[in-house]
Amino acid sequence: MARQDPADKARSDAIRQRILEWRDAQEGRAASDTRQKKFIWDRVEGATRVPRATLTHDQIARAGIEIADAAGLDAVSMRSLAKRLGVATMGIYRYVAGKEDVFELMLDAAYGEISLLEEAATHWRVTARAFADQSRSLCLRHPWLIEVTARIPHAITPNMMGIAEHWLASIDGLGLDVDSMMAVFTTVNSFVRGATAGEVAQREASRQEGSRRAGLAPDQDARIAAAPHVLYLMGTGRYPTMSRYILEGSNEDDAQWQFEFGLECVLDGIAARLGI
Amino acid sequence: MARQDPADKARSDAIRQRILEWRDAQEGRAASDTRQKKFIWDRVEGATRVPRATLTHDQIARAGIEIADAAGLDAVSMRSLAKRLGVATMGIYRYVAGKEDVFELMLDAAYGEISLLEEAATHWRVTARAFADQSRSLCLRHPWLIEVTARIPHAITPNMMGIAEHWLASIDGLGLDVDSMMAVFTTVNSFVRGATAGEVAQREASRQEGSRRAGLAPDQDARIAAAPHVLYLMGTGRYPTMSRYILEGSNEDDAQWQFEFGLECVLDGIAARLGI
DNA sequence: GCGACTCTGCGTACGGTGTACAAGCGCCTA
DNA sequence: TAGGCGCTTGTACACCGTACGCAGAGTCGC
Repeated sequence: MARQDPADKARSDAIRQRILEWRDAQEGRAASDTRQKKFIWDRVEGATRVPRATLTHDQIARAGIEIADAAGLDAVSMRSLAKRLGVATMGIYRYVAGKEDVFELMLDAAYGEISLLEEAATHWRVTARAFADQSRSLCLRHPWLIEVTARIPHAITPNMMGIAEHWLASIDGLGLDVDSMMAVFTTVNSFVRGATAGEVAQREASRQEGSRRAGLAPDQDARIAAAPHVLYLMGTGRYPTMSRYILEGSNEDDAQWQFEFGLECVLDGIAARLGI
Repeated sequence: MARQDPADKARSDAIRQRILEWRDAQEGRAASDTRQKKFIWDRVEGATRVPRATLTHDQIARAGIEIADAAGLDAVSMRSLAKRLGVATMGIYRYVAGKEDVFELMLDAAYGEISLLEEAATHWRVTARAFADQSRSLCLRHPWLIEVTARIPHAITPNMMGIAEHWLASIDGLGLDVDSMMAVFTTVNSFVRGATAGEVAQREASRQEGSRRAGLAPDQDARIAAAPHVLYLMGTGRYPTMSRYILEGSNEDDAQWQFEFGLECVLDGIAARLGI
């Protein structure tokens, strides 16, 4: 995306050539495999004529996202999906090989909401922070993203790959070897993923208890109210430090503050260790 | 656990008292709620007579873990669980309120495998690293942990709480306020969780492709072989930096190295920012 | 023009899931 | 020994993912 000089392009082409060769070799070897299952992304871009396309992959993804946003990931069934799309249940299987493909389409469409900063000149920390913030707000907007990522093993879609590529390109040219570059990306990504997963879990838990808590006096300790399911454990008196935090903590918006604190720590550590 | 002087104990008791009051108030208010579902841990410790206990919560947890280890989390059904325990399907419901409780029991039992360093005098980084390493190896030993954590919202069990308490206690006395202490814990925990999730996902993906890859020449590029599902995307030539990493990277054991690199960065950043 | 043939869309069916419900068995107490 | 009660169990229901076979439309060869 960024640099485009001929030398880089030549090397890029060479890399692509090697990968294509490797893929062909693998596919030739896998020809004996009876299933020969094509990847969903091959099918999406294949554009196999589609003489009377009553459905598009984007429609499927969007419908799935709407259902999941409204009623949770478990509510996304092939039947509910088909009903929302106005199609017969099995009609969806013309476009996807199974439910996993639906999840993958949803994942990709969701990550498509992230907008990449196009300026290649910005400092890597800016790109990193932008990525982290967008990633977090995306997962808070679509809480099911965490679960779907854990559910399907090869959760790598074109849009996610594009984000990773953009990210990597933004720390390219700082004099790091590719392993270090990837380590930087993985480190930040891991933190963001874990932090967001924790935050989503906490939100879901308190949301689930919300109905029970309805009409509670608003001056109640928000910190306790946010975690009612740990009350029993706290009542045992075995976790004094934890209890102290719950009762004595003062931050209003824990999650946001903790996220930013952690992110800065991570970026500080990376910058110091690699001298960038 | 560590400090036991009377002043702390008094304060701890006061905190406990406040929490108990809060809980009672909440339960009184929730009495109108029809369900009045008790938490599983209340039931575990309640020891409600159990006149002829043919089953224990530990047995249920253990059976679930064995099934999940052998055949994945999806293979853990109430029927398969009951078959392995030699009980009727519905017999399990005498001990748990639903499948979520089973997952929670499994989670707690798994985290029970983590052994806490009892010396309170060790440096907090030692405790942090021990926690991180044990947490990671635990999740690699039981890959379903990631998914089960994402699946149930209130994934907080006594053993997990005990680990957190131990962790927090290890950074107590360094002059940090409770909010900072919790932020430190959350930051490290988030990184570990995210990194482990990514590693598990990668392993699962390559394991799934394993059968197809059987009999492959061992000198093939291990980095490509480990991620065959991204080959199509790489072949598009849209991800030059990513491709470069795949083909030019040199680290033998990426995951381990990346984990340690990231962890050190995180700990460095925390230490620098808080001056500990 | 027209039959044959391929491909799309759809309804049904099967084996699985979690769990509500009521009946039966066995132990404990009186 | 009889009564009662609680644990255990089998059945049943609604739902899930998806394999399979059938109806219809569009396209090509003769």
